[in-house]
Amino acid sequence: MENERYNFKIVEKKWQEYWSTNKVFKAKIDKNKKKFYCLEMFPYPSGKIHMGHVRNYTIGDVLARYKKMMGFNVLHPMGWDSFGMPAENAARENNLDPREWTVKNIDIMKAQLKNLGLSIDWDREISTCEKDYYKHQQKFFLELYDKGLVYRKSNYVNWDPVDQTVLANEQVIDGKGWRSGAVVERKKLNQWFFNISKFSENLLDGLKELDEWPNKVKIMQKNWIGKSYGCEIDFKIKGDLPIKNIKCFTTRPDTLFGFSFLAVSVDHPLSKYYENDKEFLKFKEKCSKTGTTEESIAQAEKIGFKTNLEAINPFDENIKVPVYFANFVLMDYGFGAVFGCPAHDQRDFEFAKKYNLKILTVVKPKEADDNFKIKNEAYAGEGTIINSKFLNDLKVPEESVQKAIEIIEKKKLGKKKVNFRLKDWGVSRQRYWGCPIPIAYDEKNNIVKIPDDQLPVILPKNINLNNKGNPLDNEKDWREIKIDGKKCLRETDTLDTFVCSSWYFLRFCSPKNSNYGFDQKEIDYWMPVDQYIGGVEHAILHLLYSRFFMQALSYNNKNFKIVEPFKGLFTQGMVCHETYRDSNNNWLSPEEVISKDGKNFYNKKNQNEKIIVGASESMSKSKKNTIDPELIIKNYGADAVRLFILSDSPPEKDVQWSEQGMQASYKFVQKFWLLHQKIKTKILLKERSKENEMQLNEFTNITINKIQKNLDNFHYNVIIANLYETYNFLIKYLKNNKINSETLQENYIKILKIITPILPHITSECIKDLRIDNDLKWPTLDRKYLEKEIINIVIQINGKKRSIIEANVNINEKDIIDKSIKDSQILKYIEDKKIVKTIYVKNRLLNLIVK
RNA sequence: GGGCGAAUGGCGGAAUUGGUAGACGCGCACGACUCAAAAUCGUGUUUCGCAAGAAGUGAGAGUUCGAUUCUCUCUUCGCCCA
Repeated sequence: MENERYNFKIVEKKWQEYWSTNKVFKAKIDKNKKKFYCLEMFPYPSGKIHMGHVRNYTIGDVLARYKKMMGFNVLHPMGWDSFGMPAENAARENNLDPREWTVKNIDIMKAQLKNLGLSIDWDREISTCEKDYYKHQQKFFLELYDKGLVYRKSNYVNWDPVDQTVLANEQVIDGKGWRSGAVVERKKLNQWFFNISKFSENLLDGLKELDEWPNKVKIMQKNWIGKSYGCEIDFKIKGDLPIKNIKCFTTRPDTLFGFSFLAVSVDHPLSKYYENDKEFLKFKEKCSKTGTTEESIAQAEKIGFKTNLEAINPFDENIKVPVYFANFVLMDYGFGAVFGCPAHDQRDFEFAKKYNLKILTVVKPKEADDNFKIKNEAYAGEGTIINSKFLNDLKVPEESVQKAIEIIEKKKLGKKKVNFRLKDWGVSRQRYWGCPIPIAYDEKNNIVKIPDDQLPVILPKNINLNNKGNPLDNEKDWREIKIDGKKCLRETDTLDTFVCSSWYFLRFCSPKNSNYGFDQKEIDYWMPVDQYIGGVEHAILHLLYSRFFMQALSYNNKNFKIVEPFKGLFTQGMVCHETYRDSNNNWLSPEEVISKDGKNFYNKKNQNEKIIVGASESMSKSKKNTIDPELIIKNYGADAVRLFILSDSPPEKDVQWSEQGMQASYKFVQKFWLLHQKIKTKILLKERSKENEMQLNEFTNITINKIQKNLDNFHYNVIIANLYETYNFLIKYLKNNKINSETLQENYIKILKIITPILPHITSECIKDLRIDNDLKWPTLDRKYLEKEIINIVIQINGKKRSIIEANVNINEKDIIDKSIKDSQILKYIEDKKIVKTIYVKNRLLNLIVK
C-alpha cells in the first residue's frame, strides 16, 4: 500500500508503550560502560506543560538518545519541583489542599511529557513535596547545622505588608510586591540562613574549571559573587560620645582626599546612642520604607541624619568631616559604614548636594587639565589623581588604589581587604507549602534540633489557608511537641524551594534510597551531571545554590568528592509568539484572532474589529500569546512537534512559534512515510544494479559525519536542514537511478538510525517495517567514502571567484595552474596580463594574482 | 551608567582553523493535476541588468592574495547588573 497515510496517533502510542513496558531507558550502574548523565531542569507542576518545556525536553531527549546510541550508559531522569507558592495560592482560591492540586497537575503533566516520546527512566521519578524526598532535605539541613553552615539571625527583609510575607529580592518590582502591589517595607525578622558566603572564594574559583559552561553564565555568577579589592580604614572619631573609631570598607581609598562626610547605617552599633532621640527614630522609620535591594537603594532619594560627631581624615588629621546616618548604607555590606567622596561616587554626590557638603575633585579624566572640577555628576572613570598631595599623578585605578592601600597599611590606619558582594542565603519562607525546617524552640526560646527518631517533620493536613501570614502559625496542635520530655514549639517557617532543587540531581542517582539523600556508590558512578539543560533565567540563583550545596556537603566530609554538580551547561532560548490586542487594549490569544493574508488580523468574534499586532515576545499567560502543546501534539504528533521546535532557530536562541512552520514539519513527517514506502518497495524488488552505488554510499557517510558533528555541537537546527537535504537526495536518487536493493537497504537503515534521536517514533516504525531489529546503535562512519576522487576546485582571479574546475583529489599546484589557464572562463582574465603570484589551498581553491 | 552578546534575501536561519556567501525551511511567483479550490508534484526566487556583467553579510576604516569570520571606530537591538 504505497499511498497509505502515516497515522501518528497509532504509531506514536505503540512505541511509547513499547519503550515503557520494555523499560528501554532504564538506567543501571554498569562499570564496563562510560556513563552519561543528561538532565533537564525539572518542571514546576503548574497544571500543563508549556512550549518552553517542549523545547527544553526535546533538546535533552535528542542528546540522551544520541549518547545512548553512541554506547554510553545514559541516565535521563525526570521529576517535579513541587513545593511553592502557586500551589498554596491555587489551593486557597479553589478551597483545595495544595497537595491535591499538585498531585493532580503532576498526573496531567506526566502524561503530556510521555506523549512527547521522551527517553526518560520514569522509575526514577521524584517529587520534592513528598516526604520521601523532603525528609532527606531535613537531614541535610541538620547536617549543615552541625557543620556550622546554617544559622539563625535577625535580619532585614523585604516585607509585604498586605500578603504578610517576606519577599525575595527578585519578587520586589519597582519597590512593590509582585503580587499585592503594596509598597515593600524593610522589617527585621528572625531568619534561617545558609552560609553561602563562606564559599565565595571557592565558588568563584570553581568557575574557572567549568569549560563546558556558557561564558555569559560564568560572568553573571562572577559579578554576582562580586569580589572586590580594597581596604578597611579605621576612622578616628571626635565628639561627645564614648565612641573613638568607626571602621569602613572601601574600594576607593585613593580618593580619601575627596572625603567630605562619613555615613553609617541606621543599624550601626552607633545607633544605640540615639535610641531615645525622637528625631532619629523618625528618621529610622523613614529609612524602613526603602527596600533592601541595591536597585531600590540606588533609586531612592538619599536621606541622612546628622550626628554631632566628626570623623578625621587619616591622610590629613586637620580635616574633619561630619558623620551622618544615611539610608543608602547597609549594615550587611562591609562594616555598615562608608566614607563619602561626592566627587567620585554618584550616591555620595546626590547626598552631598542635598546636605550642602563639600565636593572635592581628586580624579581627573585623562583628557582634562589639572583645574578639572566636578559639576553635575560624579566622575567614577579612569584618569589621574589630583589635589591629593602624595597621591598626585597616580593613574586611576591601576596605580592609585594599590598605592593608597600601601600608605594606609604603613601608617597603621587600616589594612588591605577583599570583600564579596555575595550575601548569605536566607532560606526562611513564611509559607505552608514548603519543606518544614526541622527545628523547634524550647520555653526559653533556645534552638532545639528535631531528633532523628522524630523525623521527618511532616506538614499538617487540612489547614486553614485563609488567614493572613503563615498558615502554620495557627496550627497549635502541630506546633506543640515534646523533645526529651521538654515542651517545645516547632519552627513554622518552611524552606525556600530553591533548597529542594539544590540537590535533586543527587537524588535521581538513587531515588529510592531510604536512609539518606543519596547512595554514595551511585553518585560516585553517575555524578556529575554531564549535560544540564535549562533556561538562562536560572543562571545565578539555582545554578549557584546547587554549586553551594555540593560545597556544603563536601565540607568536612572526605567521602563526598563532587565539587561541581554540572560539568556541562546548556541554556536554551525561549519560545516566542506575536502578541495581539483588541481595540480596548485587552490581550487576545492566537485562537481568538483570525487573518486571511498573514498581515492584517481581526477579532474572530467580531470580524470587523482590527487587531493590533504587537512584537513577538516570550510566551506568557499574562499576554495570552501561548500555544498549548497538548493541542499541537494532538493535531500533528510528537515527532512533528519535536521537528518543528528544533528546526527554526539554534537552540540557544529564542525561537518564533509559527503555525506554518509547524504544518511544514507535519507535512515532512507524512512525506517521509511516503518515501519510506517507495524505498521499501525498491528494497523488496531485489535489484542488482551496481550503477551509482558509490554516490549513495558517499552521501550516507557524508551525512552521518555532518549530523554527528552537529549533534556534538548542539547545532540541532542544522540537523533538521541535513534531514531535509537527505530527503531531497533520496527522492531524486530513487527517481534517477537503477538501484541495488542491498546497498539501498544498508544505507537507508543507517540514515533512519541517525535521525532516530529527533524523530524516534516514525524511525522506529520504519525500521520495524523493514523487519530489522533496532539495536539502537549509531552507525559507524566509513571514512573512505568521505574522500572523493574527483573534486571541485575554485579558481579565483585577484581573490574573486571566476571559475570552478574539476580535478583529481590532491592535485599539485603546478598541475592545477596548468589546468586553470586553459579554462575558458579564466582565459579572458589572463589574456594580455601577467600572473605575478599564485596561492593554492590544497583541494579547495587556487587564487591567481594578475597584473 | 557598567558587563556580555547579536546584526547575513520578503522572513527564520546556513557557512571547518580566514578560502565557492545565501545550505535548509517558510513565504512568494509560474506551471502540472482539477469543472474549481484545497492538498500534492515540478520550476524559479539576494539586488541591479534583456544580457554579458556588476554590487552585496548594520555603517566606516584596517590587516590579508582573499574577511560574514580577525582588529579599531560608530549605529541599532537584546540580555544581565545597576
